[in-house]
Amino acid sequence: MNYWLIKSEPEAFSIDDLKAAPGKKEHWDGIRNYQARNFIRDEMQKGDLAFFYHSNCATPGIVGICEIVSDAYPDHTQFDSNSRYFDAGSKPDNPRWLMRDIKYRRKTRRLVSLSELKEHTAPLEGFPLIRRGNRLSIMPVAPEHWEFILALEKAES
DNA sequence: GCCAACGTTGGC
DNA sequence: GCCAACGTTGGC
Repeated sequence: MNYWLIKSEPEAFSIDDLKAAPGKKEHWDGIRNYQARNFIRDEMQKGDLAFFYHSNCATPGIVGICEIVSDAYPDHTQFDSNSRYFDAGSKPDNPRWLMRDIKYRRKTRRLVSLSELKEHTAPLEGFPLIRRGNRLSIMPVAPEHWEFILALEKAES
């Protein structure tokens, strides 16, 4: 059982989109970064929980929690020449990019913003999200960091 | 295999 | 919209 944080641009796919999806479930496609791919392929497990993070928006931060509900399988958009995620170098018999399905669990009681998380550098030491220049779209969350952020959510902002 | 150029991410 | 940080590409 591992914890994760996954980023999504709300204009492309928000926590509300996930909640509104059939079965509150959606495949999480478009990952085109090898480090992120390796997390998906090697370290994620069905049943893992993830913070759903809104990036590239007015107030970036954690907005919800979802569950990983599938094994890794090929991301079909890599073979679709009309997709912005098309990868001509990836072959169907050896797909380069993988994805998993995620399921809505709940929204957090409030937006736990990046700026708020950055106020807690000591308890969140080592958390990649608050490291300078971090661009990973998926990252592991240490159990103690997961618990700390849940406690932060319950506290008043 | 080095590294400059380029493209992308994502906070601000 | 700007730009710092970082990953990838491709010439050599």
